[in-house]
Amino acid sequence: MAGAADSFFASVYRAVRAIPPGRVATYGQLARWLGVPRGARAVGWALRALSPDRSARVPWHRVVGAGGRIAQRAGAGPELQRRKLKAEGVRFRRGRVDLARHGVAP
DNA sequence: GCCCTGACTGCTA
DNA sequence: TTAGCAGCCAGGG
Repeated sequence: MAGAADSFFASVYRAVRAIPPGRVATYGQLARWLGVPRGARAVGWALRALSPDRSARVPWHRVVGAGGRIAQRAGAGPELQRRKLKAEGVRFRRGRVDLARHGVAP
């Protein structure tokens, strides 16, 4: 995907945009796509640095923590993300996303 | 070039 | 199930 020419951030945004509607991916999964299986934090850092204008363009709500849990991010509450996912048809199990059903890589 | 922070992850109690 | 600890990666001051 995005070569080293682009910043790590660009790679993250690109990976997030590659997530098809109605599906979700975990930070670790995205990190792995970028070639950094242990760069989950780096992915979170990239999304945190995501500008408001960019957030409207990147489906950040499709990015969840391990096990499909909603990460405790700053700003918008977990309800917003959960609400957006529900709008796409994503089902929740005890407050967690069913990765076995909506996961990008089951 | 060094130190700190952070939307994470996995294991153990 | 929830809570706490340690480790890895990247960016900013």
